[in-house]
Amino acid sequence: MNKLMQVYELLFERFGKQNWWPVSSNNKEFEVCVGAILTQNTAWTNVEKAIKNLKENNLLSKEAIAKVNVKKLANLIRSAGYFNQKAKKLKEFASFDGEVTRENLLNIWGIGPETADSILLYAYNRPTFVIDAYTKRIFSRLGRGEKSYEELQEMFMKNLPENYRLFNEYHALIVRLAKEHCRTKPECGNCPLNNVCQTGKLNI
DNA sequence: TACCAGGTCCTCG
DNA sequence: CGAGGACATGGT
Repeated sequence: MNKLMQVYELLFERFGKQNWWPVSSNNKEFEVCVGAILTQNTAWTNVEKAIKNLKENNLLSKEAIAKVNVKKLANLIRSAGYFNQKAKKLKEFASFDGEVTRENLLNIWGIGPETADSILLYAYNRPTFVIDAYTKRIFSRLGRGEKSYEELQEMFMKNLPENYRLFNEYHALIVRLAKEHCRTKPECGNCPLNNVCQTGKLNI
């Protein structure tokens, strides 16, 4: 088994299934996209309140967001932070009509690599590995130094089977590890990766 | 109180 | 390119 799969197994053994994306509705695709935009550099708990507001105002659909006044939208998503920017981002996304590809998503104002990959993976079940600040932090500690988004993504995708369920679960487990152990100030006691971190065993 | 949270855009060298 | 600043609320 390769090293990245070893890490996955260790995380899964400890934390189990994470059940991302944490939304449920008959409009899952669009709701996941909204969540992916709203959670940019923001705690998910703040995003949940914004999504609740949107739902209560019947604004959790592409058509409704494309139509609504941007100031009203901004006010409803206030809790998610950067609300003026994010209101504009939501409207830009809602007025996009093209084919859902990574390249097309990246051409939408407000959608960068992580949001594009999150949408592809979590809304459309495309096998794209999502890299975030947590992934960068954890794997720079496991290995040696920072890697770029593209470098890290390539490392995962060349060394893992192309399986959206695996990518989905792996990214969620990375977030879990970052919150509970591999924090800004690391708490290494009892970390599930203790035996492979800083021992040279992984050498990622 | 200060720092952090599932980033992206814009500007400047 | 890459670094640096702006964007903003809510929890600890």
